[in-house]
Amino acid sequence: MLSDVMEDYLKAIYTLQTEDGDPVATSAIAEYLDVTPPTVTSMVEKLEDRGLVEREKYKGVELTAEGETVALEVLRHHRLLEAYLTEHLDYSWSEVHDEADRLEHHISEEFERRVADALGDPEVDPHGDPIPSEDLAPIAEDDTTRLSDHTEGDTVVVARVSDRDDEELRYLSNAGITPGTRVRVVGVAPFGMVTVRVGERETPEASPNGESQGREQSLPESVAASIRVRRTETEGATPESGVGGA
Amino acid sequence: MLSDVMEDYLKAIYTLQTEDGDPVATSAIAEYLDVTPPTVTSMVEKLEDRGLVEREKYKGVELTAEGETVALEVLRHHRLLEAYLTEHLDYSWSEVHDEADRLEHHISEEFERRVADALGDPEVDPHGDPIPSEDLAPIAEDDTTRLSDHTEGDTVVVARVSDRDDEELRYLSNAGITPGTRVRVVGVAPFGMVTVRVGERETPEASPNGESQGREQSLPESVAASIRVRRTETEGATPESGVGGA
DNA sequence: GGTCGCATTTAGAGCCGTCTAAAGTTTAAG
DNA sequence: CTTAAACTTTAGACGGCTCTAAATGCGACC
Repeated sequence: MLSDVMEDYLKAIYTLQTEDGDPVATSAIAEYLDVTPPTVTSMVEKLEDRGLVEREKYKGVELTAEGETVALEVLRHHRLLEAYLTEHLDYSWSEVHDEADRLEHHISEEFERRVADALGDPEVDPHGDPIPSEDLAPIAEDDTTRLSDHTEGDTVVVARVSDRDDEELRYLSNAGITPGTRVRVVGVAPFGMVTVRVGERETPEASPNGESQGREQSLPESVAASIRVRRTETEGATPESGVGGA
Repeated sequence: MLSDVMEDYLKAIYTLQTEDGDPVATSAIAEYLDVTPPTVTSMVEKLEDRGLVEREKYKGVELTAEGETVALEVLRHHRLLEAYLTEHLDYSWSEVHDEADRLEHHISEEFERRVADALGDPEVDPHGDPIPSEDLAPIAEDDTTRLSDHTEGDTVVVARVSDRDDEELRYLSNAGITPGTRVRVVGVAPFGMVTVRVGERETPEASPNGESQGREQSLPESVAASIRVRRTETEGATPESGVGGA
């Protein structure tokens, strides 16, 4: 009964909200979905009428529990599709997002279940993003930090990369930086440019990144900020606190 | 650039047109798509503006070459999806149609190609319907006849069944009547009710219909008319001529 | 060959999602 | 504390797809 478009708004609000906990601004949604702010205002009113969001005029919008469930359902579809396309239809890591973005609104519960079965109920998609469980329970807070918040000497394992930018994904893929890759920060230049030495993957499995092994890679701040990492068990690698931000 | 809805109209016109060669009536499209006739008139005007159909007021509508290509593209998507869902996602024969009807409008060329690859470029879908080739060349006339046009004693092989009615499909599936099944007409009752003896499948492969083997099945006229059959090489089984019809 | 019934089209309306232009609110800067 | 800048909402419009009600055309039957 919800339109594709409504689902997109809920997904956008979910994504923007979980990034920083605050109510989501009209303009942020507009930018994320590439529409004008008045369009967002009118859509958000409809979502409010349906009890999917709560809103305070001029302040921002938040999902209700029901709205969040819808967002999680769509997200589950999206990420299962990404995983399926990668594993069973030979899509590469970076091609998968747009296809999933279209299909996520049109698959049945049946399809969702069969895809999940075929994959063995995975917990993360190929970009390392967690796949909401079948019961659509809220996703637990994650324990990752931004690569850009680390300093020289830290050794970390890549946990997640953003799935929204094809070009960035191709670049990282080329550089051998994928979820599971161990990297060591060898330098932080002004403006947040981070240089890392690419190590071997923790779980070597499918795609070995042989030729990138040991190479040094410099990453612009924006890219380093969208890479979420987890510290290795062997070394302390806690980032300085309070460096987060937009 | 075409909307889902436009694609549905083109597909409907294609289907209705190839059933009897004549221009397609507004009311036929309306019934097929479950909308009102005025809706069809206005949509058909838009399709005409785009050069996808030709139309004579109060007479009917036909696809242009371009319109037919679009219809074939959508049909290719639909039938590849039906085949894929059946072969790789464990869907049953009768569940597949609705899922394909939704997804057909939203898959990329990429997806189409990868699915076709995974299937090995099949020529027919699970219902026996021909899958348009990648170049979308018009589909050759088929050499099948309606089961309902045959008479007592004819032995034929099921070539295609309609994919539009779940219930009918489940019924036939239960009766062991699927594409490839050999049947012998043992009686034709008044009002076209046909009774057949179900034989073994020509290509035994995947789903054997063991328990239905040799059973007799009576099929109402409407069902027998939607089953397309091909005569066996061993016996003459040409239907009476000129019995075709809506 | 007229007339009646059915098919089709025209007319007018509504909802959805979007836009631009204008008006209103909030907030930060002076 | 005033005011300007930035953000948000209101107002009004449009194209897409659908509907109902009314007008029109076609064809068949007497």
